[in-house]
Order: sequence, then structure tokens, then C-alpha cells
Amino acid sequence: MLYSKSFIFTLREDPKVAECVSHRLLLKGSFLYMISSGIYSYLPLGYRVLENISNIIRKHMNSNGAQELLMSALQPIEMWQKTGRDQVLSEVMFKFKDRKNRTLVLGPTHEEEVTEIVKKHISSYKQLPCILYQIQTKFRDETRPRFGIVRSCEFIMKDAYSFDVDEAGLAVNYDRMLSAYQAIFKECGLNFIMTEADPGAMGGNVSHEFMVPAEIGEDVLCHCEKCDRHFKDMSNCPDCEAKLKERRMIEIGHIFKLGTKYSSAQEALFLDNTGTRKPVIMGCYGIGVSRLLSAIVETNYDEKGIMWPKAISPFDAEIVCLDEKLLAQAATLSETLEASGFKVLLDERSEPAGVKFNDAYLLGNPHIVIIGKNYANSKKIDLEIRKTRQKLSMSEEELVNFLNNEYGK
RNA sequence: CGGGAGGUAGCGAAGUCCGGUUCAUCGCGCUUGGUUUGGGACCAAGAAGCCGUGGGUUCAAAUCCCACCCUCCCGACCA
Repeated sequence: MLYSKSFIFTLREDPKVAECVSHRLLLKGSFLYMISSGIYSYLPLGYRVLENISNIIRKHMNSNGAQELLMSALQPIEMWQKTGRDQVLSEVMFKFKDRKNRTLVLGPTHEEEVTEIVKKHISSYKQLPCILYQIQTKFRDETRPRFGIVRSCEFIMKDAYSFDVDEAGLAVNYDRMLSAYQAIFKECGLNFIMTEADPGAMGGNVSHEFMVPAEIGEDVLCHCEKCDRHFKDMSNCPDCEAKLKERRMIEIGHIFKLGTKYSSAQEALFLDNTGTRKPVIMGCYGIGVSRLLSAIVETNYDEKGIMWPKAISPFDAEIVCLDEKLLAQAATLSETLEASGFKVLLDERSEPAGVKFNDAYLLGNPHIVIIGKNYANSKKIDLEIRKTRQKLSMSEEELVNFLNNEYGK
């Protein structure tokens, strides 16, 4: 893709509305557009990252037997009244009346709706277990949106729901989702921490949270630097007695064993193998997909900009062409790399080298391929690794091999 | 919802105390022409503003007064 034709508009100055790193860099690099406080559009660059993250999630959900669906965001208030959560979540729900004067909600989460769907379609133990998931926009009327897309009023979540005949089945699915989560966050390049957590307004008795250490985190864990372990409480480390330090965390995922809270209230029942009617046993599993962008930037940046992990970066390589006489060669290289399955951004603008390099650092694609005087003199490409700023010199063929190796192709 | 800071061109800022020949200014970006091209270029000529919104005070308001809206930060809240 040509830089000059793509929807990229980097800012030279820091945007005034953004204080935290991820918010600042995502706006500065034109990944996001802020409509209003807590309301954002994803521009093409940001959407590429979002899709990459979503596809990693899909891969791991699908391979663990979950099936993707897409539920409505508009929900009648009645289903919320069945579980009493119209009261519990009253403050955060966007509510309004339609032309028939019926009260509708913009879904802040989907336990009630998925339970209605399962109630309608599942009637026998033979249809269980079953896991459904979606990647969808949620709406929450936050009292104080902040840190860009870390806490916003409209955000994208992956929410999965498991349905089982008994607790043993739930335990199996819960463990599968738990390890899928670990694989997802690892693949996204995150250094995450998993802790047991309080189920809160979701209900149920077991839950685990996935967190990423970051200054702007809204949660706090206690950290033993010696053992590198995290605890909920501020008592001394149970292993080495060392004093604990508070560490701020961004919550990126939360999974719950719900039990029958929703299935009982909404009468999502099935017949077991003895002909007895029972509520299905549920679990739910959430990932803050849009928030992951922020969490990843908060933990992968330097003074020049973003350093996207390979698996989710908008492009695999950015070619910086520094000599307009070499544009044709740069375009050919771009085509060669694309033919090998790489996503390539070709900066062919007639800007000074410094502008191009600084934009490349800001955008944070992992490989910067430089076509300039070394290419003119000796056909050598200079490859700069964004994260380490390491510079390598190689031929075109060596570059293809290098990238193939990097991406395990 | 409490406390603090702020709103002037697409972005970033000065001007606001002390109203008026610096009042609409500067840098970046944008347009046109030329020069440049391995690290945020240079020269020349341009376009772009109801100074957040609405009321007041005054001969005169970006500037003073009142109300409201919006944004950021801290806290409370938070699936």
C-alpha cells in the first residue's frame, strides 16, 4: 500500500486532549479519531490492529469449540427485569423509548440475551455442551470515561458463554477458555498476569482476571519483586516474607463461572438423561478487545512512538524510499513482499528522510526497510528493527528469507 | 457526582490580569511555483478564524460580568 494514498495523518505535535501514552500515540499516529469524550472511531490503521487482534481471538475460540454469532445491541428492558440487573446496572445502561413507547437498552453486556437465545434452542442434554461467542460493541454510560479507549462509553468486547449439563462440564470448558485466554494474550505480545477475582455484579462464585501492568491501570495488585508474584492483599509475601509493592494494572480479560444465576432466572432449562428439567450451567468469558490496543501500546512504546508486536501490527514492514529515482525498485520490492504474504506500507512521499523515519517510528510497524543510497550503490537494503533499533544490511533475497523466518513461514 | 486545569485556523501555542494602532499573532500543516532529498528542509506567493455558546456592561469586548456547553487530570464509581 502506498503511504500517500493511505488514510494516515500523523501529527507532529502531541494532541492536547491526550495525556496518557496510549491515547496520545494512537491519536498522533491516526489510529483513532475522538468524536467526544469516551467515544471513538477506529481509523484504517487502528482498524487493522483491531482486526488482527480479533482474528487471533477467533482462531483460539474456534479451535476450542466455540461458535461465533452476533447478537443485537438493542435489547428490550424486559429481559433485564427477569434477572434484576435492570436495577444493578441501571446507572451504566443507555436507555430510551422507541416509537411504540417501549423501553430499549443499548446492551452493556449480553448474559441475558444469550440466555434467551439458548433457552429458545436448547432443550436436551444431547445438545450440550455448547460455547457461543461474539465480538461486538458494548455501550456503557460511564461516569468518567478516561485514558482514551481504556474506559470509553462505546467499546468492543469479545464475550463468550458456555453452557453445560453439570459443574464438571463447566469446569472443563472454564479450563479450556482459561488456557485459550493465555494463548491469546501471549500471541498479542502481552506480559499478562492472571489472578483469582471477585465475580461482583456478574454473579457466580469463581472468576479469574487477566491484567497487564501499566501506570494508567485502574486496578491495583501487590507485587513481590523477588518472587515476581502478585497478590490481592498487602500482607508480606507468603513465600519469602519480602515487603510487597503496589502495582497498577489494566484489566484486559475476565472469566466467570456463573452457575445457574441467569438460566434459573430466565428459565433456560434442559431435560437430563433421566428426564429431569434443570437449568443449564453457565460460564462467561470476556476480553476487552478495543482496550487491548491501549494495553499493548502502554507496554510497547519508546520516545519515538509505538512498537507493535509482530502478530498485530498494521503492516509487517514499512518500506522507506529515500530516493525518488529508486521508486520503481521500491515498488517492485513491495510487490515481491506482498506476494510472499506480507503486509507492506511503502512510504514513497517526497518528504525529508527525517520526516519519514519519524513517521515510521511513530506508526510502529516492526520492520523498517530502507531503500536509499546503499541500494543505489550496492543493491543493499538496510533493515531497521523497530523495537531494538538494530540495523542490518542485506540483499532483497536475504530480506525475504529474513522475514519468512521471522514470521515462521 | 466532588475538586483542579483548560477551550483562540486542521494541529500546537501567545495575547486575557491592565478593554482601544502588535488584535486577530506565531510555529507546524495545507495550496501554487522553484530548489532540495540517509535523519522533523529552503525561497517566494497564497487559502484558511463568529477568539466554545448565549446573554449582558461599554463609544468600543478574545480581554470585564452572568449563565450554559465541551475537554483533560485527581478522586468517588466501575461488568
